[in-house]
Amino acid sequence: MDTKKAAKIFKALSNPNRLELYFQIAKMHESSFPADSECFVTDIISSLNIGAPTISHHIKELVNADLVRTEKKGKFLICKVNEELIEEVTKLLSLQQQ
Amino acid sequence: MDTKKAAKIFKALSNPNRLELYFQIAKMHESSFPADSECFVTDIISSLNIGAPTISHHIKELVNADLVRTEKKGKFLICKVNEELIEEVTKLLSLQQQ
DNA sequence: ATAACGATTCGATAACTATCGAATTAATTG
DNA sequence: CAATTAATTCGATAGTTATCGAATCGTTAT
Repeated sequence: MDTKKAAKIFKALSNPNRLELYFQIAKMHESSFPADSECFVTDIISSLNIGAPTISHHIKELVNADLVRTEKKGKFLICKVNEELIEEVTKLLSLQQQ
Repeated sequence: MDTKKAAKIFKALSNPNRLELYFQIAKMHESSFPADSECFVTDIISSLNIGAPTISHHIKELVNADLVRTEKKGKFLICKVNEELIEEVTKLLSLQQQ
């Protein structure tokens, strides 16, 4: 991964609300029951103290950085984290070299 | 580490030039010879395509996020990465939960 | 002492961003 | 079909930031 792409990923995680959003998506994604493992945005909105338009904006940023993948299910939106990418980033950071 | 602090760290790494700067500090820091392990800012300036004032600004940001520690040596500035902090961050990311 | 050099500070500017409310779209339910 | 609900889009705004050139400060070398 080149520096520019890495910087883009960090930028996507650089806002407290967006990072919290990412963590919640990651947490739901790891639920033990498959039926519960789908992360709907609605559930997140109520727990964060920001409006729906802002959530929508943040999700777009996470998707744009490829940290999150989304899928439409009826009128709901399902979010999943891209685990491979976060693994790449952590490797980059722990090696501390390009 | 709480979400707010983590976001601050990611913000510090979110600019391509600043991230590159951080990587160079990390790289020099890992040099095998102790005599060579001191990272002077001057060396970095020439390799990055930005002016000295901007470098100074970026270093301040890295220090402010506690990612980098500095030390004055005569008219030079020595930079070292805070390895413990980056370890904390990578753990946070790989666990994917607060 | 004076020149040169590394680094910082300052002021300005252009670009970007987080957030909001209002309006809109699309899907579901009654 | 009408009403409700989830999500998005739009326009606006206030705040932040990356970068620059010029000026300045401190240290070293001549």
